[in-house]
Amino acid sequence: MRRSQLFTKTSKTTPADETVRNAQLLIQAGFIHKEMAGVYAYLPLGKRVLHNISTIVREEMNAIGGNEVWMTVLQPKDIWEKTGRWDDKKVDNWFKTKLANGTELGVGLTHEEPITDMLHEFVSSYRDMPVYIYQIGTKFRNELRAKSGLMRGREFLMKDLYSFSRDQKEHDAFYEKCAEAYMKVYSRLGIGDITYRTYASGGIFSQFSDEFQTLSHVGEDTIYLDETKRLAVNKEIYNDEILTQLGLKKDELVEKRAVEVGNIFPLGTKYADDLGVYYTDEHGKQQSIIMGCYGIGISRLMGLLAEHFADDKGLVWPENIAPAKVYLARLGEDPAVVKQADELYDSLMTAGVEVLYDDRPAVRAGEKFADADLLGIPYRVVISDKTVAGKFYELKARTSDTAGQVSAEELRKALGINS
RNA sequence: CGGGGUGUAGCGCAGCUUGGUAGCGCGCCGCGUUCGGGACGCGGAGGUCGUGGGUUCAAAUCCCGCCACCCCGACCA
Repeated sequence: MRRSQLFTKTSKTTPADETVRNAQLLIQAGFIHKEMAGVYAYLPLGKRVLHNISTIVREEMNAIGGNEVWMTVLQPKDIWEKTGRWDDKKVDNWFKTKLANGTELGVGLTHEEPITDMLHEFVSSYRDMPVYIYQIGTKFRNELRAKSGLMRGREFLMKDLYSFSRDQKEHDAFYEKCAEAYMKVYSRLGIGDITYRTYASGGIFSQFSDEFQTLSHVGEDTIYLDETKRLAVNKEIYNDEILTQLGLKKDELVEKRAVEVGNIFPLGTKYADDLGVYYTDEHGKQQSIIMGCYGIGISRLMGLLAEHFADDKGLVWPENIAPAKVYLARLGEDPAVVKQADELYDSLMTAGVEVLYDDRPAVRAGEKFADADLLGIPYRVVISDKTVAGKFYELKARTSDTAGQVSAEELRKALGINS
């Protein structure tokens, strides 16, 4: 993308109404726009980051047999009444609305009910199972207090997968498989080493659920961590009895702040039973369906990653989630410089390397360099009269303080282009 | 929802205590000089001072209500 065609701008100052680093940086760099508290729009560069995170999550969900769907935001009341979750006393963060004729509707905060209910249409035999359905979509939750930028919003992007298994064994196997897939996701996002599977409260369906907690000073959760076992316990269930049950020793645990970047729950047979969805087994007998649900907050991850991958100059995206791989800074309007920069832009884009091409005239070098740093693009390539005259390219990694002179071939190699 | 704080030009802020014709920096527009780490000079545009009411000859400034935003807490299938 050419910078001259990008409508967003960077700012020299951080917004006054954000105190958390992730929101400050993402707004300053023009990745997101704050619509209201806890509600953010994603601008071109931010949307790319969100897309790149989604792609990684999607690939891992597909790898374990997930079927991607796109469910609706508007929800009929009746299915939620069947499971007892329409009641505001039971679920207090609903957004609800009404049709013109007065019919009440819910605005989707999660999708167990609609996805399960939909299976009336498709599941009746053991041959139809197991079923793994997921979506990546917007969730709405009327949080009492939005905070920490993208970390706790009222409207946010989430991946939610639901499993429908024939028996406990099948469920347990998938549950573990999904937990492993989650760790793969976090590893690919570059936070695998600071993300821990964490025992947390299981609600009414099981004693525990499993959270995935990433260590961060902006975390809302406190966890107790066993570094060697790479396991943790959420403070909400932390007591002697639980520790004994889990085989964890108090003196081997350290207290840490962490961000919940995923949460998986066994749901038992409740939802399918309440909604009357069953299957017939090999012997012709009607059986209950065992469910699990598996969530990853995509937009929250973006906030966490922005918080984590940053320095005093701005964002420092890992290559696989950066909005572009190369920031091509063209210095000057000399025809030879323009020609070479245009050609490099075309050839890199053709080779599948995403380039943010700073072709803006009348913008000085310092500003372009500062922007390249603020936006956190992994590589910066400079084309100027100097590089044209010297027949080299200037290459600098975002994580490095010094730029090097490289040949065309070395440049392609450094950017991972096989030629 | 309880406690605390903040709303003044696109952004960041001063002015408010002690009422008297709204200012600074950045950004933006024009001209010129610059041109490898956010340049400089000259000229210019841009504001119902969050909002509604009240007090007053006069309100950004004082009083009351409301709205929004931030932080702490509570809450977070």
